[in-house]
Amino acid sequence: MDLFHALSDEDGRLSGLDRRLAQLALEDVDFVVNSSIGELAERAGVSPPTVTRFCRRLGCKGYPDFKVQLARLTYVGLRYVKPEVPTETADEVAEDIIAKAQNALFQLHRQLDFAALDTAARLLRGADFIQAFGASGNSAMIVNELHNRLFRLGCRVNASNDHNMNAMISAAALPGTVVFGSSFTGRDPALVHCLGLLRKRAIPTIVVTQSGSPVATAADVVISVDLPEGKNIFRPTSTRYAYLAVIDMLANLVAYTDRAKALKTLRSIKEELVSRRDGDDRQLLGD
Amino acid sequence: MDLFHALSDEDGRLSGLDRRLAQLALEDVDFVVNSSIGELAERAGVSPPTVTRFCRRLGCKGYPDFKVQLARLTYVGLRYVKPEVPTETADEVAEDIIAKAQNALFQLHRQLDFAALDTAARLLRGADFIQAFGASGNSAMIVNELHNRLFRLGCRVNASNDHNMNAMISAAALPGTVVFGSSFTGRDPALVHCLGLLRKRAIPTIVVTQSGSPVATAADVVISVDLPEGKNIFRPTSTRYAYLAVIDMLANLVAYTDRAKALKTLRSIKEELVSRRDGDDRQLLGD
DNA sequence: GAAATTATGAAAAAATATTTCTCCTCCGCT
DNA sequence: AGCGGAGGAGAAATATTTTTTCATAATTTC
Repeated sequence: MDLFHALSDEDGRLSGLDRRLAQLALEDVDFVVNSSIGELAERAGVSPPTVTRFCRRLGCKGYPDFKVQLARLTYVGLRYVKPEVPTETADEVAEDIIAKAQNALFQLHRQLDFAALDTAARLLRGADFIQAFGASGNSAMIVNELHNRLFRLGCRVNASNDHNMNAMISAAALPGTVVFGSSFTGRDPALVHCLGLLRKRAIPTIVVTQSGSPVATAADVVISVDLPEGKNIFRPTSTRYAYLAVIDMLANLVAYTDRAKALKTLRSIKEELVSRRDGDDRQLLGD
Repeated sequence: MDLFHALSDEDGRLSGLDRRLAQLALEDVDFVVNSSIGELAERAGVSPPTVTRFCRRLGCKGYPDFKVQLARLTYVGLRYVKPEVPTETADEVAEDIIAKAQNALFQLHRQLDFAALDTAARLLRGADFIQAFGASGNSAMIVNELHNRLFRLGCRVNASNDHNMNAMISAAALPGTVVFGSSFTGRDPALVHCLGLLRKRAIPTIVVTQSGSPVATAADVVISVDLPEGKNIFRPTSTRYAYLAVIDMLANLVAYTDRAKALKTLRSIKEELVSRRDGDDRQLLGD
């Protein structure tokens, strides 16, 4: 997975011919993956040994290993390198949306702070009451999902997407409350205001947002998600997939911290649903 | 992806040693991908030429090509073969959720009916009023997202997740209305009932659901999504990512069918948001 | 501006993969 | 049962690919 990082050479450690090779690899994975070292060397205008050394510097065992690692990346990792393909037909749009969504997930995985995730999950499980604050549009979906996921695990949780309401809730929050906030931009002044109120009153806060943003600064636990936004304004933002994944991770981890409790609640829900349905108990919990 | 099909040997075309090799490849991709032909041959107890022949029969150019193709599969395609890896720590959970989500998207892409998608988008764009019917939990998120996506494009749309309400709306629907429904299981009797009402009254209906299900049968346009459910009840269903992607595709296509209209509405929203924010107009439309 | 370090390629060596050829086994047929 | 053919499998030979070695050139460092 680090091969991608090494290839994109963000810290400029590659020099001369290596950079040329890296660029070629990113531009035309298919060619590289299907070529022998000689063919690649020729196309890049270097000698085979240079290619081998390049692979080693990137952390691979040799050229075949490099090919294999590159092939692994291709499926998702490299798609976003191609800037923006204009789409038109249904299959192009589908391809585009799937690729962007998978990329968002891929990128999220690369930048995730597992420790923060863990801390957040523990905080949530330990809370007497969880308040989830969203805003218009995207974050609303996220906090509603958090609600939907956590109530099933036996958590006391409320989701709210109204700024005034959020401020009142913040002012009224009792000890034992944990507040969760979501802001895609990290620049939601109303949420920052709430977080300020809560900090004064020592109510722990968790946010999913852009790192370094005002929202991030104002919160106790930050799960940062920094994704590039595409240029196609007609395509809904793929960042939502990453945020949704964060919610799933938190829900999953919260469930794990007290499996017995989670299981008990889930089972109650299931009984309720199955008794009202056709008895097929392999179905999802909540259509 | 056809390599995967060939390897899983659903039609039993592989024989003897080939089957052994296929099984080994599926079981331990990492080993295969990192071994020379000799090492693999030894571990499988066959000779190198047998391995080469095996690769050829699978449609690869040779052993190195086989390795590369197998590596390509690993990232997404093969993960779901491993039944359920038990997860525990934050990084395991993260990995698991990302993998399952990417898989859901991958699978969706493979089974998508682009024509249905296209028909649905045209219907939505042509509608005077769109009613989006969900249910508890998962579908609620989906139809709320549809609302959130479509109102931005200038569509008249209402999302409703209450069964009684949905029935009333169905009974009251005027010509020009288009109804969109989402059901993960396809066995939501209340939704089926609504679709029946609507069919009688010649109101067009679009659903996203399991193919062949009662909901699918009762609707005019079916975008079918058939995904296997994992066994880990503590992990929120990854099918949501696929449904969300369907919404994004529909929204994107609806926008494309009348770009001017979409652009105009999006621009109005943006002006409203930017004027109330810090003036950074590169931000998302709706935090 | 000289010494040391690093980068590069040609050629040789090693590793790896494929082809060829032969043997063996399993079938179907007499 | 025995014969003949098809197909599968491996040993050895061959071909290909990759890596190492070594000599040279470029670059950096002091």
